Amino acid sequence: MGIRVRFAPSPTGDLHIGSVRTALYNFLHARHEKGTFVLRIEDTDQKRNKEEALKGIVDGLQWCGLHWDEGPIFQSDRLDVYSRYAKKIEESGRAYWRDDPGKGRALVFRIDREKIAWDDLVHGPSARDISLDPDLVLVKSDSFPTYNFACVIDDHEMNISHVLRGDEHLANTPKQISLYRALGWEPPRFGHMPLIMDPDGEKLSKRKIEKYHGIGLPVIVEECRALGYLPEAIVNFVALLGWSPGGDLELMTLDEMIEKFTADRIGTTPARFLVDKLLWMNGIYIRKCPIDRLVELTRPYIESTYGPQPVEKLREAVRQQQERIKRLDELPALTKFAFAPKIEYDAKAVAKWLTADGGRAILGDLRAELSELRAFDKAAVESVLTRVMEKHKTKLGNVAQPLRVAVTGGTVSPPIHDTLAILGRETVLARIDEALKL
RNA sequence: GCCCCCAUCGUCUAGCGGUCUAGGACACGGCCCUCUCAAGGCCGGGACACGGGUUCGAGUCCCGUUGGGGGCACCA
Repeated sequence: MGIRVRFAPSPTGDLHIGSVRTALYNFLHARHEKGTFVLRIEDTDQKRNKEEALKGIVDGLQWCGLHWDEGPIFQSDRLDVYSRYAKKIEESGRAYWRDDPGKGRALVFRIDREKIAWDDLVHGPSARDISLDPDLVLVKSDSFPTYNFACVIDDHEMNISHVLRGDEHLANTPKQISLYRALGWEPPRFGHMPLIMDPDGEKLSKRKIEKYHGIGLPVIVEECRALGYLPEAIVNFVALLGWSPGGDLELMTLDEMIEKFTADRIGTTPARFLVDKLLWMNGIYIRKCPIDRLVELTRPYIESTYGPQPVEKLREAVRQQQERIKRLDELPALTKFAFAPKIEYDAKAVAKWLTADGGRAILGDLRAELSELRAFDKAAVESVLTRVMEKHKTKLGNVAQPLRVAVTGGTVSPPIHDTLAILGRETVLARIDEALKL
């Protein structure tokens, strides 16, 4: 029988990068072992649950390609199960009711007063003495189970064999093991992985989202998507934050990660999440992306800025920019010359390439030759550039740049023949005329 | 305060006692390519926190110090 693992988020907020990694490692572990990946929603905090959060989690996981085999199972649907076990533990004498003047009556578990040991999948042999720890609340005064209670019941009932979770749970584990013992159950194997840190070296925090935003650090999956990161880049990058297949291998598909993943290769050192390498990796995946898919992915960015576009033109624009962008949201700015009806001329560019050093003369010659071209294609355009270049006894750059400035307004664009091709003869000539008047 | 975790280039990491004058990637600098910007190629600077052990031999094992992080809820 295969192993069973779970990802068990609480629907209290957005799916962030740390959760993605937890989900990913559990997913990889399940797939590597040909086991089952369960999605369980830990919605036992009535006050903090948020309606939209669930959708964000579900959509985010699917966008990342982390598909689950069972679930989502909601703990709020299983309250009768928890109360049955609560009664059982109470009857066994291991739990007692405690009154709190403010909060009300809660069922409390007498933890083992001893040192609890377990073999951690990441840290190896581990132990912690909980004899001085406070007892564990199982049932809150609103009659909902606590995390530590519901988690143990569910992991057992769902036959979860391996639990990979963050180091923040390290203190819970011995108490949970104590609960397993009281119920006469075999605990699953636990593995605790180090937290993901922000650039300041602190745990990623919802409270610092504004700050992260300022430095271009996407911590929410939805934000990653909006900024134009590809899921394969996010997943690949996040996988490497705390795990390595060994050796020099870094760029991996999900399938390759599944093949290579073992929990004992999860590191013990907290990793900082800096955006540089993610950006680079996203560029890699953008360049790898088949053009048809890339067109569909980028269409919203362009059309929300410039309105509906013919697919051929869209495709050509994307083709031209594919190796130049690191994020899809860079596209509108880079393709402005192609899609905006009106361009603005950059004063510095005009001064350098048009006003000075006979740029106008060159541009005039180009205009004359281009207007007489029968076929406005790459070969024809290049022959024009060459002729003008030779006539003026200069370098190609001194011909291409004035032309580039004239038709795009600036000094940066795809290769000049591509730039002209996407604009078409009419626009090119009109813009040259406009530039000649500057 | 108490408990716990962690410690290799700026960052992500490889390294599981000798093959380490410590490898790769990102970032950075230089060069090449070149009509601009990218992409790509080549080269370069850059790390085993510190102190004790153990051992013939330590980045690798043990202890301590320092530093960083996490946890101490009727949150998960």
